[in-house]
Amino acid sequence: MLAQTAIQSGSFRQTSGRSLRTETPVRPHLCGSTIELLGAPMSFGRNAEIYGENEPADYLYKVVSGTVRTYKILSDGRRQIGAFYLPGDIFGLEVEDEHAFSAEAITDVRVLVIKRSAVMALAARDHDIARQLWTLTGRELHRVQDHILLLIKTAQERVAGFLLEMADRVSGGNAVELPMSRQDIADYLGLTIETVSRTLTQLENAAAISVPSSRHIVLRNRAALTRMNA
Amino acid sequence: MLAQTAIQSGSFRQTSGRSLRTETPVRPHLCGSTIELLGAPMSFGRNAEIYGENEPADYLYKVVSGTVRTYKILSDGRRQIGAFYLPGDIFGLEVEDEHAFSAEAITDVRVLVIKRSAVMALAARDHDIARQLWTLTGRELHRVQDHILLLIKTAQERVAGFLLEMADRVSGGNAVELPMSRQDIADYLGLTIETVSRTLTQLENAAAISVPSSRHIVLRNRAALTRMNA
DNA sequence: CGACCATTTGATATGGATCAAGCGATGTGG
DNA sequence: CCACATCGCTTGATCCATATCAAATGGTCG
Repeated sequence: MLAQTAIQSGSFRQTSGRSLRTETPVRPHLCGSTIELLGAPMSFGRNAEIYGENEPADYLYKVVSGTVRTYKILSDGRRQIGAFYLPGDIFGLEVEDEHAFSAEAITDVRVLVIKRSAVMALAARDHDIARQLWTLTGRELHRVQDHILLLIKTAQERVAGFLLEMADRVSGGNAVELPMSRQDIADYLGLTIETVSRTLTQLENAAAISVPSSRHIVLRNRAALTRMNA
Repeated sequence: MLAQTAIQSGSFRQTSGRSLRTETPVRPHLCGSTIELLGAPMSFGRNAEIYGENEPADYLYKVVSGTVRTYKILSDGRRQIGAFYLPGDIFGLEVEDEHAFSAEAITDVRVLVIKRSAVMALAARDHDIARQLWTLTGRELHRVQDHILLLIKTAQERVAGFLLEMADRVSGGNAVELPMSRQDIADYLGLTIETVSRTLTQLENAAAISVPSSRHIVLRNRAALTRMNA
């Protein structure tokens, strides 16, 4: 049998009070700018569910602050995390009418909630919007394809790859502030917490990283990490 | 270290003579009908490369007969098969400008080759076409997401899941004619040939399937297979 | 301070990989 | 038509990476 995931039974308080204060305009990514205008700001507390698997996908979301995880639970309790979404990322966009994964706030999270029907209406008239939707789905596809490649690698390769990915995305140079727990990382990488922890220790001993505190990791030797990323 | 994939060194003759004979009209799936009109029939011999990873994605393809695999090779030679494409399936459709995977004919294959620029031009004027492209990408995304779930399961679950999937797709009732080798299956499931072979034997001993010949498998107990699919 | 998590570390078990034969099929040349 | 290579697959023996089980450590909050 494989990893039995302990679903954290944290506080599931949902501070869903739709705050009315104006959001600071987020840099107009390739995605967005127009789409964002449709968004209503909303907040979720740590571990709050944003939507569940198989629920109607009436909304999509853009992360303003905080981190979101999407995941599926297998019948026997194993959890697979599909992705982590950081500020600027869009999630919950579906082509079909239901969400394929569940989504939860990892930290306190602020998002823009965007009505799908509104976007679709826009897309029906504006080709550029339609193109953006397709591009977003395509980008997601690429991400998932890369994730598959991760899952056939050794533990060391997975962890090294994960750190490099996170370093690129949070762009704090070589210092990475991890918003997610070891359990989250493990469920993303298809490993156990123990293996993730041990692998980090190995990488530290190999002088590839340092771990001043468990959520704070410094890449000391990117070349080495890249090399073992295979 | 993980599985070292022996890339079969088969005959790579490429019977790419663009046959001019009219194709029998394929049932107008959700995808296609209009798109297909743009297609030029083309054939590839067993193991012929259809396109390579990172090549410009100037064409997409619809399988008329035979089976296609897409794959990536990791630096150390490990191969991951991304998907198998059967008659009726469309592959090689990219949102970006390059192919993310390589594609090869598993058997002798006939495809319709469709110029991407032509489809894009159509899509620019016809919303329905644009919608179809998006839908195709979305469907592919779902497929890859399911593939991820496969990869975190036990060998038995992976093989059972694979058999059920194939049975659904080739729709020969409970009799499945596998077009691909054990190595292909292994590289799709993230296992070794030996493990795939042993697992099939187990399933046979458990009376879940029978294997009259190595490429021909009969599902004897779908319920059992579904149950162990987790 | 003490309870509670999250994380690390240690000891052991095990599923699947690896290494190595054996076994049919299929095909080829004598 | 048969001996014999070749290829794809199966089976067996052993090994090892990662899971599992268990305990210690450390940070956080009341």
